[in-house]
Amino acid sequence: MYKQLIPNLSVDSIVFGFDSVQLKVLLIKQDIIHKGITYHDYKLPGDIIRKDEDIDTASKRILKELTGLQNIFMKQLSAFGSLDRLTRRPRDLSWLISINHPDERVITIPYFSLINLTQDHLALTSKACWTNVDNVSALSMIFDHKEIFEFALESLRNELRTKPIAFELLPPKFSLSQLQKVYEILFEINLDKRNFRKKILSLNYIVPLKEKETGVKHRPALLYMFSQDIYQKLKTQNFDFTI
Amino acid sequence: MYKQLIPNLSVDSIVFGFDSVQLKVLLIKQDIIHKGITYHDYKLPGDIIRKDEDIDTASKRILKELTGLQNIFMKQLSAFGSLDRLTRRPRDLSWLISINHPDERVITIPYFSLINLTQDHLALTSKACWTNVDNVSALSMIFDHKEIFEFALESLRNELRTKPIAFELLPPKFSLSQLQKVYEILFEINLDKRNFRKKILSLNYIVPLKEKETGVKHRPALLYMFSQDIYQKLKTQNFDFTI
DNA sequence: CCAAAAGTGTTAGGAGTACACCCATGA
DNA sequence: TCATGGGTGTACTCCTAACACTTTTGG
Repeated sequence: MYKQLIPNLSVDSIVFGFDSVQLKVLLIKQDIIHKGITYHDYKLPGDIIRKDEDIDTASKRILKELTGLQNIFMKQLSAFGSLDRLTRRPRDLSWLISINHPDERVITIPYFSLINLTQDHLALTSKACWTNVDNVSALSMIFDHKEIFEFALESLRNELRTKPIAFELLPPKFSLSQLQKVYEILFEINLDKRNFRKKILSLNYIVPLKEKETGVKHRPALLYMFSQDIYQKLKTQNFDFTI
Repeated sequence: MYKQLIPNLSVDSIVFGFDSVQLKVLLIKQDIIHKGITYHDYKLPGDIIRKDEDIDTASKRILKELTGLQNIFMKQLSAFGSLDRLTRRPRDLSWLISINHPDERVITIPYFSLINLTQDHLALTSKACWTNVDNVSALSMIFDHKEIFEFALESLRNELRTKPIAFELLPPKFSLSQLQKVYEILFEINLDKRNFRKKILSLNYIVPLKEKETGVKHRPALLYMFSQDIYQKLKTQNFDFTI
């Protein structure tokens, strides 16, 4: 079984989904039986890496197997490799034995992904569920997966603060109010609508379309798109440090 | 020989050193004989990870073995794991065979480190050399090590722009002019002395000492230190996004 | 006293912030 | 016609950027 795998190396995905109201994360339910007691634990979707796939490919494969999603935003985070990460809790060890996991330590490489949840292409397996990120702290997770989740959430916020990726949480065509909501919800702040629009429009790489929202019972918003093209051209190092 | 190692996993170090004039990087000379011709190649210091050490420990061990340095700034970058990374050049393959490297692919985890080069604690091995980062592009490096180096340099600049780490390239007590030079040299810009000092002093976590430079033939500068303590206390999320 | 780098204030322009009302649509 | 969120402008404040001379030290 493990002949074509690298037994010491896995990838884990932290898939963040945004539904205009909450930030959610994709978790897998994992019941663990230990000393006769059943524990309802959660884990991140992940898998051991195959010998014949590179690590980005492995991460894409797992995400596709789980959600059917392809070609979505994905960023590698730094690896988690402490010696005892699989065996800190006795019940995790029981579970590893029950699935015949080889007695090897595993270093994992986490990837975070961003998707919009109001789109309809989510064919989840029965054990996968979307969980509000605010509720994760109350769950019990195997191994160091809660630590990895928290690191990923912090990394997501860092990226959001400095890179144009907020729209990866939105449909390809989005309104400025939707975009504002991403920042408001992820940073738990309120932003002034007029100032926000001024700032975004001054960037020039978020471009208005000739299209409006449909099916809303109020004045429909103009839709915008992110232009990678214009962004790359404008990224002329306006040096600025904020340490 | 490989019994206690994880054959598919290595760490590589990108050690940046600053001498007040240039940014340098620590490279290892590696001659490779291929089809009767000797090539003078370079590589990054690195090693396969042992089964009984976690990845941060591995990186620290290698750095200590090479430079005698301990307790210096170190940050993990994201892994490099394409399938063909060791075998893109025929001569790299020849070299792997000559050192009896097992026929396994290797995923590497890079770490970058920062040190000050005017200090004297550098007991380098004979094959290690400090190279001006501007000269690296002209060198030939094994595997994907040039790519890793460039990624590390870009990451260093990103970190410098957003985190208080510039003084990791300086002695513990430094003058504001030295600090300014770090930014000027790493970003290839000129900064206004008065504005720079105003900005740095307004941060409050770079604190003046009661000590001055010695042994200079001009007016001696007041020395400063970075206070991790004050920094942590002040880091009260002043939200600000610059995408 | 000369050379070299340290240290210091002010002003003008631009960016960020605070703030309130009319508009377009569906029900 | 009502409810809902979309869309807009201005004034004030604060931060940033530009700019030149005096001070301290060693030789």
